[in-house]
Amino acid sequence: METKYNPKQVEDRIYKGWEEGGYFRAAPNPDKKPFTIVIPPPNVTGQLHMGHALDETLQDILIRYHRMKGEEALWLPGTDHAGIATQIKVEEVLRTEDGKSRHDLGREKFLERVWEWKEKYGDRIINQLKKLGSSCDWDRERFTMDERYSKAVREVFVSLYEKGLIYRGNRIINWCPSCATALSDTEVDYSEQEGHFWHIKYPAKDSDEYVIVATTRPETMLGDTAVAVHPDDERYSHLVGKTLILPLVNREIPVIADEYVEKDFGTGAVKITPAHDPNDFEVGLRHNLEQVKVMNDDATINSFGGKYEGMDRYAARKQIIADLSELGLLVKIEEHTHNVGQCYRCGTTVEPITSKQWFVKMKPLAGPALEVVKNGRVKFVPERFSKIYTNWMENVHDWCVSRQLWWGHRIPAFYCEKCGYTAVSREDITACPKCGGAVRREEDVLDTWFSSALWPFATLGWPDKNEDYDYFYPTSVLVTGYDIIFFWVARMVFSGVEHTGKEPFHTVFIHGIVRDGQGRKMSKSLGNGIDPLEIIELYGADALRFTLATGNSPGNDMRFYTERVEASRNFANKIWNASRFVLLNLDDKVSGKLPEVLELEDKWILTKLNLLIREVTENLEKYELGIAVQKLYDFIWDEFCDWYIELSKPRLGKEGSPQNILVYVLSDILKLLHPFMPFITEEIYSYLPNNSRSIMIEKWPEFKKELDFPAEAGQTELIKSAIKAVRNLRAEMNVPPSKKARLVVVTDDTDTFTKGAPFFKKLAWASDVTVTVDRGEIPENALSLVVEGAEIFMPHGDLVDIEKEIARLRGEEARLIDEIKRVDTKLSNEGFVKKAPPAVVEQEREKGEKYREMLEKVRAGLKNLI
RNA sequence: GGAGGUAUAGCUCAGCUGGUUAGAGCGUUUGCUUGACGUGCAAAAGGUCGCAGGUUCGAAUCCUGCUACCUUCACCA
Repeated sequence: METKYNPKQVEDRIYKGWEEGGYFRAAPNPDKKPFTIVIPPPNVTGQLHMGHALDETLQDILIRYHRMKGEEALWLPGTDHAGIATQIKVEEVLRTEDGKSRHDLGREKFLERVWEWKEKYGDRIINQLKKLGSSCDWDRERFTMDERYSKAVREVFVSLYEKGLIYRGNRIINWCPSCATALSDTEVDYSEQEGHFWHIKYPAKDSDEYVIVATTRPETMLGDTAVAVHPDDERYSHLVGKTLILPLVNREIPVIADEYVEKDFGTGAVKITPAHDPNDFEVGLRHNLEQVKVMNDDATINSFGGKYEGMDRYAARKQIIADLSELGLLVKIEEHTHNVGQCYRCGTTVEPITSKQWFVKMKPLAGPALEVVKNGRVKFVPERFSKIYTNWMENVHDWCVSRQLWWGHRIPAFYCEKCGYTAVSREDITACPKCGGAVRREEDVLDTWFSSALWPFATLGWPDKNEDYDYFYPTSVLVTGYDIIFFWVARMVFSGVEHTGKEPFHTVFIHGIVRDGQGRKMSKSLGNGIDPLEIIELYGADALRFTLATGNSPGNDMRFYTERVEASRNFANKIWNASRFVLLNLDDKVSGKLPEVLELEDKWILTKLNLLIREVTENLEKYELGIAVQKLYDFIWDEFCDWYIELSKPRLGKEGSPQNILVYVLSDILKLLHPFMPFITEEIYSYLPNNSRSIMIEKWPEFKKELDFPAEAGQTELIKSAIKAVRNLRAEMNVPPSKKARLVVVTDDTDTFTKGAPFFKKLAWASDVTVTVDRGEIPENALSLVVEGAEIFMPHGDLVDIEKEIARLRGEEARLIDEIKRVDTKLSNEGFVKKAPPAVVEQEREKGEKYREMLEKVRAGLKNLI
């Protein structure tokens, strides 16, 4: 073994070994409990980013832990076809490479290109997941456009249609002019923008009167079909029912009264454009207003816009303002900040417009989906996210699921050209079932999220009855970020409940997002993204995983910076070297089994290990992975390396060598650490004697009662703190390590300190240690040290500064006096003594006693010097 | 406007169901070739736990209010 751990020489080889060993595979096994996670499928053409790295790391930790616990652990991987994202990407390539648009190619040819693209790049993200060490069952890799998966999508669509939960209607939707498709409400991001509030005069017909309306989108006035005022607004009541002349267009529009209008906002009069605003749309329905759509799909003005036809929406806006101004109808312009919706894929400002689309009726689906969370069949970790979920689900609107794209699941609706009947069918049809006429298939495809909502069961073979589905579904845990709760989690829940009658998972483990060192979101436009693959290249996958797991508390964002990865890398190196030490000190008698006779320090480390096993396990069960990994770090570095290895040194190579204990403890440590750092633990484990198995299929360590030695552990702690005190004394007195010194330990507990004597030599630079009860043996001219249970004297030559020693002891004295005061205040508080648990009171008393004793000794020491 | 989060050492963050002398990593200072590790060892400095109340024998921890920052949903045209 080299002195430095080199992940590059290890990781790929080990991963290959796991794959060849078939350790990732899961299969229904009635003797075992299933544990299932379905991966949140990354975009098939995507690239691994830090968000994935975190998500996959957390999943792999859980999967590896449960696998070692003896459960049948299935981590089902796959990718998402990601409709808009992928289509945009391929269109871009088409444009730059061939200078063509998708329309130049036509639907079929274009889809061929997308599939080619998918074949070419689909593996990329999968291989990147492997780099992380992900223990997915690759034999079960799924893709949302697989034939089998598509069958599930179609089944769901048809069945919802048959139940009346899917309908086609002309309603207001969010339209992205750039992607040229409808979007659902969740696919629109709102951001505050500086805009204007234009006040425009609408003259009344046959009168000098007029109404001033205020708008942020003047171009939509071309489609106005009314002006609305509040019914109680006296300023306008005489105008209600009158007719206005819509400027520029010269259309006659009525003044209507509707409660939707707020009297105190703007001018109290609202122009109503039913075809271009969701609220106006509703008003229009209530008042039977005409819908005049004035825009084309690319957000240019259409023929209803008169002279503005062909202009882009913003050009039209400018021109309209200019024209109104010229006509003297522009009353005033106010600065106004308002929320503007943008397409979550391309950032283009979306345009609300009426359009004929397919919708999922949400109310009937939301009820049961709320119920499974309310009754705890689906639990969120942390709990608070169930509120966010519930709130969304309670206010959910119908879901627009049709997209004007080519890449995706084509909607299985067929329109009869003859009788107009719409057939929605599981099988493709060529003739109208009603009249036999020719049918034309719907051009639109489904929202990507419509298909990914089926992921937990469609990947397991649903709707076909089969063993996998029966065994692994419902899945156990879903691991994902909070940013995707509405998009995906909520939709999986109602889909699962509706189609399988079961919740798709029992637990939703939510994590935050990974931010850059300054706390900013990582983004392409900022260029502040950190490439996980680069980190792996530089520091190793284990270091990356460890960094992501450390300090990760559920639901909270984390900052990523390379200093932390370096710390993780150093930790890996530490383990590597501790293992080297253990391995270099083995002889041929090593068995890895614990010996009959255990020394004090052996019992101490075994007790600590027991505790560690319990804590790591408990925290993993609670999804507190950050705490679990922190405990491991502390134990390995502080307890095992800095203390136990040091304590073991004097006995090595002799009779009673602790080699088997070292191997035993190391072996358990590696197992506990394996879910977090799979590569290095596997590599080291392979060097340990007497095991030929992969660590990933070893049994998870368990708390062993017979290895719990609280008394001995306490004794060792006493020795440890005495050693620390001596080191501290020496450092303060500037005694260099090269200068060994004799120690006299005066104590009633000679047993403990006699056992500790060799360690003082080794770890506190003692030349010789005398342990005695006899105060007569206290040497002249000695520095004195008071620790719990003992006084330690260190004879000094002339080198030590007496003044300094007096000052040090005075400091000690003051500290102890403070402590005693604190304890006394507590104990003299009647309420405390009466009401606090007796154990706590007793503890406080003991503390007081201990401090008093120590104080006495410190004072005696002082007296000696003065 | 609704809902939620965060505020602890110079920086980044732990601190679970109230009782430790409030912790870690990084950074800083000092010393060290101590039988694996300088990606290391030893020692240390550094905190009125955002502010103000309250509950309690006891609050960084629970409750209320305030302030600051951040999410998110809904939007007033």
